[in-house]
Amino acid sequence: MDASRQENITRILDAAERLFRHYGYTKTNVADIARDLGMSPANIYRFFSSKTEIHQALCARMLEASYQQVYEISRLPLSATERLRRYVLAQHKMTVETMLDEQKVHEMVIVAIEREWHVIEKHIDRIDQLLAEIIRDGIEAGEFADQDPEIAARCFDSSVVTLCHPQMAAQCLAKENRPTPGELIDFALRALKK
Amino acid sequence: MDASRQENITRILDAAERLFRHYGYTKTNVADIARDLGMSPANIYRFFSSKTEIHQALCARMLEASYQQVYEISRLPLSATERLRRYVLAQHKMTVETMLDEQKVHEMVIVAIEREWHVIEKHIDRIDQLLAEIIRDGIEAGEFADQDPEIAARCFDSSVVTLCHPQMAAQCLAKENRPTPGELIDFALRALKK
DNA sequence: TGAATGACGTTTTGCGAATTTTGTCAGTCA
DNA sequence: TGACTGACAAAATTCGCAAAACGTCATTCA
Repeated sequence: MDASRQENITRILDAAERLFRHYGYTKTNVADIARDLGMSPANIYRFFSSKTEIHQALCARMLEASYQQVYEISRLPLSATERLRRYVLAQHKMTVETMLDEQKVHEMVIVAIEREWHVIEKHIDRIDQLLAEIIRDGIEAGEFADQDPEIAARCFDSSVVTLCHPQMAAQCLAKENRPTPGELIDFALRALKK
Repeated sequence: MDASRQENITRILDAAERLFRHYGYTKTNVADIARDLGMSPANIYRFFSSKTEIHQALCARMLEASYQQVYEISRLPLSATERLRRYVLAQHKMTVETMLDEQKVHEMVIVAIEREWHVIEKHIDRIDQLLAEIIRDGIEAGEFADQDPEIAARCFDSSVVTLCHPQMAAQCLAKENRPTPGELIDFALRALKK
């Protein structure tokens, strides 16, 4: 049956997420996850072909939540400028809070960045699509100069990478000689304007 | 005597640079450097208090060369826009070529980023000062909007970080969904314009 | 007298053995 | 018959110790 299969997958991911958050990604092995669910390690492999695949699925699930957040911001009844500003601030807050405060989550992210390029790339693509739509709105509303929304979205994203990329954010957080989030966002927004 | 002391320091750095480039930073020990110069390991410590200090000094020397390159660009008889464009392209080229092609240099850079924050921060400050001057020129010439040149320089730098930061450049190089250097530079320059 | 060194204590690294973990598969049980 | 497991091979990780590298200092030598 397919629904019960999905059920199992969700249960495994829930258990994995809880254990990874509590003990860390490397300290948790699939035997731990199996024990937590009262099943044998071998059984886990009927649903995920490797521990890495569990990590990837979990990663995708978390990124999906992040995407939802951005999606909601993108639909707010606000100017394109304001929506972009809120997007970056939300991402920055998310990055700083969950990546740096929670040591265990940070480990998962680092491993993810090192290894699971595909899930992350797909996420970036989807986010950039949303950004492109907002920018398209802005162009139509006369807020922004006429330009290719896809390229503009990529450039905008790259410009604020120091605020949203976990590694960069970690490196820049304590530095004196860096622009404030507000300054950098205003700068990037100015590039879009007429 | 102070001149001969300087002489020794330079010789040690020259030897260290050659050996680091050839064998890698971690594979080279201070005994290797000493042997190469026909002196005892202990003697090295009259000039540098640790292997790390040698690495830092070497780092500073290389960054100084990079600074010189930027300095020359900043004095070229070109528009501010064009000088900034050349600055980023030069940095990008440098980063890609020396950091990624030469594996051994890459190792030194990674160790440097992980440990020797101070030298690197100082370098960024100096570069940003040059950029601020160029931007000041641009404002006076009417190319750029009126703005704080210091802040603008920091923002500009942050915006193109994916092109100049060794780790970021390495991560973004192969990606499809990233702006091209040209696109990103134009984007950042647009933020400065009137 | 001060540049230079050999000898030496301390810390770090490298490496093979032992243990843990991953992932497979034949076989059990409902 | 197919969800599930225990037993097991292969791969990865940890551990303990020997070797190497770091950094100090009393001593030598010019």
